[in-house]
Amino acid sequence: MEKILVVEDDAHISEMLCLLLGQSGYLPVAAFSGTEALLHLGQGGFGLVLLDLMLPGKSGEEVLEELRKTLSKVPVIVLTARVDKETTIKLLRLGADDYVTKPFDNNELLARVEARLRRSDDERGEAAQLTHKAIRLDLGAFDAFAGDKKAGLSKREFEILHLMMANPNKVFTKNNIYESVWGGEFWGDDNTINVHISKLRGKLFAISPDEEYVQTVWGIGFKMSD
Amino acid sequence: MEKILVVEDDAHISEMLCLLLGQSGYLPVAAFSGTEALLHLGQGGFGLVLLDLMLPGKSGEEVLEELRKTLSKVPVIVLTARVDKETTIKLLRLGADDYVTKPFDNNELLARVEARLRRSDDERGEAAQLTHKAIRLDLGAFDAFAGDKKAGLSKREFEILHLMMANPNKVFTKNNIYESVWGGEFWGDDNTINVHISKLRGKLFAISPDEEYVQTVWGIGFKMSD
DNA sequence: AAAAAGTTTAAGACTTTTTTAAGACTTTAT
DNA sequence: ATAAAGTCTTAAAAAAGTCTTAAACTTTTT
Repeated sequence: MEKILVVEDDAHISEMLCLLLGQSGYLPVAAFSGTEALLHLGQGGFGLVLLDLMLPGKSGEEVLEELRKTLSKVPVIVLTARVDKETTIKLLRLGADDYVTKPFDNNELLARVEARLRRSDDERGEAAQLTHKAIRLDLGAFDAFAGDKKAGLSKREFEILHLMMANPNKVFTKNNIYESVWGGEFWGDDNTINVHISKLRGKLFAISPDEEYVQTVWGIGFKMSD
Repeated sequence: MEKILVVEDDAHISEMLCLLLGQSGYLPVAAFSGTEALLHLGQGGFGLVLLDLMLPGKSGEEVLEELRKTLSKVPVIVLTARVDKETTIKLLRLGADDYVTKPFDNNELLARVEARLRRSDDERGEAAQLTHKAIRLDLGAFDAFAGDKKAGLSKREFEILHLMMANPNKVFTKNNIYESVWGGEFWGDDNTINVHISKLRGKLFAISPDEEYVQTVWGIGFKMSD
């Protein structure tokens, strides 16, 4: 699910935007100031940014400028009340990908969000990657790598690792894993997950023998090793 | 020097645009109808397209649609007199990158052209050569070659291969393939894609027997072999 | 030391993919 | 409009790969 950063200081508008995006299947994250936005952006993982121009802390222009300085290519759609051409030109030159003038039409905003996301998917070539210690999970290739060595994960193994790497600090119970990966009620006395974890460990060991990646938390479940 | 295709039937506006672009260091190429535009686009080599919507021959929408069907990623900026939201949404969904309403301001147009070109430079990294190992995909001939041996692909086979070669690192699910090549909802338990993949493999094998090109990723889909 | 929890192995069940072939459909040429 | 040629879809059986189960083994907790 695509994460979208919503940078907007007006709580009412922010809420409305998050609701709209949430209903459309995106994962909105709200930031209420320019500085907060940059903190979030530092974490990475966003597919798109909706950026208001008038912000406390740092202006939208400054946020955009700093973001582009870090060479981040995340698409940015600017929300603006100003409509003069100079502002537009400046924004485009700074690296905005599009802009929407307030008050905006929800459908138009959504269409622009979709167009931008679709296009950046296409252009990225390969999908986003999650990394943990020496392993890199390639979401486009559906596999894990250590350097250039491929683990050759099966679908379930990949999904289990993906789940755990998305939240490396969380301990996942078998119940958690079963419901996320298999998608149904957990039957309890099932050894299936243990077997998959075992095979997953084997494949990770094969490409990166000096680290332990999947840690067991006795009586509770599994997590990524610290 | 960047080639820009100017698709505009009004000779006066076309000339003005070409002059403006020429003065800014681009190489404008004028097309005066939709069909002419598609002929030029078939040759490739354009860094950007300025596309008027009201055209003789084929409408701008049709041109855009056909262009995107061939998976071309060339940025398109639409020139339009219409400003209603529905048109906007449709254009963005069809894959336009931006639009400018007529009458437009020269500076704004230039800024948008620059923004778009700069961005696609960044993202392209290097010019997309549609070759993979020993096979070369000829987008004009709608066929694949190994050396001088022709595969004789059918339209669907060509489109599947084109899709996968455009992103050789990505795994394509059957859903991906169906929606890109057939262009509709995927019905699920359909064997059609498997059969096409099988035939495609057969034809690639016939012209280049020593390599495997289409790899299956179990439980997920297909990708170009590493 | 016993019980509980986790790990590993290997075999068979199960699912997905490949291939083949026949008929439906589409396009092209006459 | 019709015939011919080529392409696409469907169905079914074979092949390949993955998942689950069960049982034996190891580690941790009480």
